[in-house]
Amino acid sequence: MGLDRLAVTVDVGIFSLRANDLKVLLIRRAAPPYKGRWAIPGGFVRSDEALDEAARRELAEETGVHDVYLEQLYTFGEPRRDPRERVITVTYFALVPDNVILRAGDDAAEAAWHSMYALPELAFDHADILKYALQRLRYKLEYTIVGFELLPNEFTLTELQTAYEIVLGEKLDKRNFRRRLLEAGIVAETSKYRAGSEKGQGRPARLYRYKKNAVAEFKGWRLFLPARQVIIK
Amino acid sequence: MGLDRLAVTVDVGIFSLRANDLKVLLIRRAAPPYKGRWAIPGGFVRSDEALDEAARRELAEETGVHDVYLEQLYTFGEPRRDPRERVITVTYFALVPDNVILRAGDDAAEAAWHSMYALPELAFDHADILKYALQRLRYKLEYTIVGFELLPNEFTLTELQTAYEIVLGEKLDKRNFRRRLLEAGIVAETSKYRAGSEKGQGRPARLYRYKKNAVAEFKGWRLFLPARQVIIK
DNA sequence: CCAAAAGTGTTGGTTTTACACCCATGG
DNA sequence: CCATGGGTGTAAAACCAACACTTTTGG
Repeated sequence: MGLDRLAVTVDVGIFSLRANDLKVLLIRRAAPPYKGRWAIPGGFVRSDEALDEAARRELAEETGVHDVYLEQLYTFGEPRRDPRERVITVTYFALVPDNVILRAGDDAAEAAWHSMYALPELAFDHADILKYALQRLRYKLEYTIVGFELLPNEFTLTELQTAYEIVLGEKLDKRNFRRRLLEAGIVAETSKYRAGSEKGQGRPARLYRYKKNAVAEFKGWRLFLPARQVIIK
Repeated sequence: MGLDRLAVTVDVGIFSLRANDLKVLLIRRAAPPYKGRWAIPGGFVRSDEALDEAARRELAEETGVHDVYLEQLYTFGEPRRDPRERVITVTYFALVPDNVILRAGDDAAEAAWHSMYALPELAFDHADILKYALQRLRYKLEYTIVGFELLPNEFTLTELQTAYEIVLGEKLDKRNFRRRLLEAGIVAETSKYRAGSEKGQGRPARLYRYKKNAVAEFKGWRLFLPARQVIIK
């Protein structure tokens, strides 16, 4: 049957909130093509491995983490996207909290967090992939609870709001944000507080965690965002 | 480089509104595995062919049409989804108007429109693929104008509303539907009318066409649907 | 003149937005 | 006691959902 077998890879955009910025994990390519350029982690899909497994493997190789949010994005397969040969790539995006640290590169590759808002020139079509990933992430933030995946188990509401603002690239109203969040019933307060939130004093903030397996009933789609223009077609 | 090359296919869910029902195009398999079962059209991706091109080729082979709505859905790659060998499939969905007729099967395969709401047992994981496609189609209907892709160039507002109702599986309010559609500015009236809409008499309905390249400014996401429950996580 | 389908506005309820001050703590 | 960030309510506007009758045509 299979006349033409093709090389199939997975590439993973790994996002994290660090230093009040949305970061993405990049690896500097040690070999041609695009030697020296930055790229997102990826590798070949093994013949006995599910696509998600391959993506998790790539993720674990770079970060050591296993149980994080991972979602398939899109499959790119332009015949010339890799100058060497035809390669089809199934792309994913992952969200990791900021306490995850990078593993020393197995293959001696340099890996680093880069601001999503100031990317260097990337190898292959990886800039397109990340652009698409950011769009999807923003979109999901509006009507799902993926936002929690970027934070540790317990967080203050201000931290959560800041996370949203960094990813969405816009300011949100504190009172409206909190009201909707609480009305949606997807966070539970703990009895703990965190003092002096970062660099100094101030009233300690209550810590919350999100209710796993919570079923929230929303009245509409837009959870946290004001209305916006939608370009049709 | 490429240690493991894999077989890569595209499979296309082709939807059409016919006989007041949402139909999907199925082909009866002439060879094992799943010989005699119905399946959606698909085939191997050629080594010099973009994924979209492969999907369009499959679509054209069955229907003869070229310029229709086509969108990538998801990539399925469980190692055992095809009992013969590892096959990764990039899936698409397409929308064709009801004036498209099936081409006589080149490879003598039987092809027919089936109700999406009364599917036979399907080969491989094609039932999952179609379920996913329907979900995506419904979702897109709510906040984009894909609905027009199911209708000919000129249509009455009742026809458009009926199309929405069939795909969404629920009744919509005539006055609200029309108001929103007109306020969104995405259809233009023509000076033509269509008499006796189907089976008899009645006041002739004005024909509309949709404004290609229209940019519509929506106030929110939900274009035509009432609020609904969203299950989180 | 009857049957069939097209076409058309209003109201009440809900949701969304905008907006400013007091509170608790550490230094 | 002051600087810092946490926490809280309300009112106006926009939006959405529900609902019934008149118009035009063909037979």
